[in-house]
Amino acid sequence: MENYINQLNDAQRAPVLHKDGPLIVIAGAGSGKTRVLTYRIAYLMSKGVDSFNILALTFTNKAAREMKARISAIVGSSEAKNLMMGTFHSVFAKLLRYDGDKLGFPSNFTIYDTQDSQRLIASIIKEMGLDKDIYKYKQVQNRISSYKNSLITVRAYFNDAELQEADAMAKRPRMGDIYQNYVDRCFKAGAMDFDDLLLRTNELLNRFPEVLAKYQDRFRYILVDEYQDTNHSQYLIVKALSDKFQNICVVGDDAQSIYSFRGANISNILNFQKDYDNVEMYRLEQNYRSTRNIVNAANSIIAKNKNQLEKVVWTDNDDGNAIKIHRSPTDAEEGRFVAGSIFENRMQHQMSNGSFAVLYRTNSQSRAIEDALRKRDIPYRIYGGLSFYQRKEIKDVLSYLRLVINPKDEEALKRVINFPARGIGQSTLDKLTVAANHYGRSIIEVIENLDKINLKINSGTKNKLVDFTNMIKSFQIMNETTDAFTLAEHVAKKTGILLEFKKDGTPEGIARMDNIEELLNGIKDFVEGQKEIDGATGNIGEFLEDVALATDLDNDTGDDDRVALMTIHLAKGLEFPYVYIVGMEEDLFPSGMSMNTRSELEEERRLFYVALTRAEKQAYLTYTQNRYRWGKLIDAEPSRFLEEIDEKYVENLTPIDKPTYRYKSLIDTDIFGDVDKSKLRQVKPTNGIPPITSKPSENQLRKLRKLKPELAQPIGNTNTIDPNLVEGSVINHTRFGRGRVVKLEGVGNDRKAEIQFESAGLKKLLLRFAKLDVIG
DNA sequence: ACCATAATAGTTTTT
DNA sequence: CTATTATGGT
Repeated sequence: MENYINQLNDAQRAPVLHKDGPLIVIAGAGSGKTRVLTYRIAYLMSKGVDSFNILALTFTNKAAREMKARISAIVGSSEAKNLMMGTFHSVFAKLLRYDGDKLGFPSNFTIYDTQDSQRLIASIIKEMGLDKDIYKYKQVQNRISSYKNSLITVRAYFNDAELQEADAMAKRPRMGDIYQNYVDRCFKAGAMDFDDLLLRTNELLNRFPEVLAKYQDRFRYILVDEYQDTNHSQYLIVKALSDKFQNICVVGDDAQSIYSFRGANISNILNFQKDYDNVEMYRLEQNYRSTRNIVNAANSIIAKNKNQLEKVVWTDNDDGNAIKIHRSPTDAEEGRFVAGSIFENRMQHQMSNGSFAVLYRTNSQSRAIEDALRKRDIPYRIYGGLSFYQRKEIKDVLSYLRLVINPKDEEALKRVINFPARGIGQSTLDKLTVAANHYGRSIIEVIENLDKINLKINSGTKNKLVDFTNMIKSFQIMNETTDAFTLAEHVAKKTGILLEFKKDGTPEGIARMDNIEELLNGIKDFVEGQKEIDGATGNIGEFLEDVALATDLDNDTGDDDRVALMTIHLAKGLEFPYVYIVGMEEDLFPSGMSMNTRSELEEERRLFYVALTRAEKQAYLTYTQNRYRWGKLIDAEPSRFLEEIDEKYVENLTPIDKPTYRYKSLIDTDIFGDVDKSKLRQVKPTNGIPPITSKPSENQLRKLRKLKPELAQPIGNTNTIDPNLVEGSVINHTRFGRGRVVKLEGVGNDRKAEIQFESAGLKKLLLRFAKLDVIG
């Protein structure tokens, strides 16, 4: 152990050797925080702390796996066996399988993914007879997720007049009822969504002091990585569990906080010292990862942010090359440049494919890059986006397996009850759903009691329903004696899914069959792997648990040598010798959705900081003049971030076009220039609920342009309405001169002012066009 | 109940 | 442009 400790620098060693009591480690990018966490855990164990008493919460399961392996190498694998380590979601899912029964959940509860949640919400909205254009299921799901992450239960929602008002103002007065129904339906289905895994853990710890005491006593040492990205719900769990022993160690970097859209609350890390007594703070400021050029360039960017902790990241590494900036005419050529550059660097510097990463802001940007890499025969791997487990055919097979484990799983049932087609249609399903809601039961229970209820379903259909449940039951019986692979293979054949795609015969059908094949192979590997783990059975339930919470990154074996393509968000915590950050354009990065307020823009800037600090040797920034978006070629402007890097560290491969673009102002107004109160409230650190914005969609605008072209001017051509403009304001108009506002009326693009001008008389002006200044 | 074709809405970021 | 949904005919 001493050997390992000696490998650390002074700054790293201090938090590793810190004994009991709370500590916070502010760790700059590339400063070795994973090492600190790893060695701290190993050190604790070498000092006699039982691994059973340690809880480490990491950002990905892969990180947890790797850390655990390194700890095992230091202290021995049997010592490290009982370490509880993983993401918040996977750790607390485990906990809820043990103790969730106290909340009425079976230990075999299903974990609904986002798609499941959205489908359920869509059907609830339909059942309630609400207008789906107003209650958009994705937005509703998003909002419910925000509530849960802020620990606003249904009851709390109905006690909060302000929240209800906000939803009513957004023309969604039934939000609360949808929320209520959604929670009920999940409960009846024995299902939890991602947010429930945290919310229900909180509920469990709050309502059952003996459970809290049990886990407080178990987790005497708690370590949290990426603390800047914890949300309120996670914060409270950590707070509760660490309350007794206060041996809490959090590690993070406020400059890398990039998940506020998911409820992450940066004040968790900023306020840590107030939350616990006698907090020791440590700083890791030496960067070991990147060249001095990259470190300094990154510093020059993040310095533009107002809200941050003081810290100086520095490095002893070589200067390295300048950051290279490249402009292309279109996104296809951007891809070509990246592929060509990777090709050259690979040759010139003898680098492997795995030394390169292409990072982008949105998943849809991957396509152009892929095309270019394929043409050059450069192997690549895309992370994120539509993951393997979300593909239709895979989800279908998994849905059957989910039903085996939990037949009440409504979303799984609805997916496969008529796939492959067996004559059970929408109207039958509707009848079953109505009955299920009426009796407060799951659909499968209704089917099992069909003879006791009078449901106007004809006997032929009834038989088909019974056949279906019998098939599921036969799988359940089989599951008691076989492993996951044997069962899954049987299910894929017996249900006719494989046949369905086989007889399809199209290339698409063949691809789907291959995917199912791949899934089965994956299950086989899983079963083999589980045999080595003590206590694991290789049962399908364990596989499903893994699948529900695994990310693309987690499944990366890294044994084939490929260029990595991923979003910047996914790249957090990773490093590559060569990094290409593509799409450095206004409206894309920073995202057009995130440049309305200062705090949004600052988060985009942190995102850029994260992207740049992934690079060890060389960073490229590329942008285009035109880019395909929705099948249309649109003009693009260079990102403001390009200008923000100190030019000392930059080399322009394609000089020189100074942007003439005037950046959108940062006033907190919505698209129509109205001051959006809910948005202002977001600034308050206690409230993680994002504002409701009702921007017209591209399509609504398209439609509007046809009907009333004068109302659908592009945003850039509209005036921002000065929030100081009220009735009684004195204004100066470019043409009519001084005047006083007599009356304001209309909303949005219709907003008009009646103005009494000193010389020009009374005029009614559309504020969208009026060129005036408020002067008093 | 099912299939084919037409319309239409949608792109931030994720556990 | 593409994925999802609406429609209309069998």
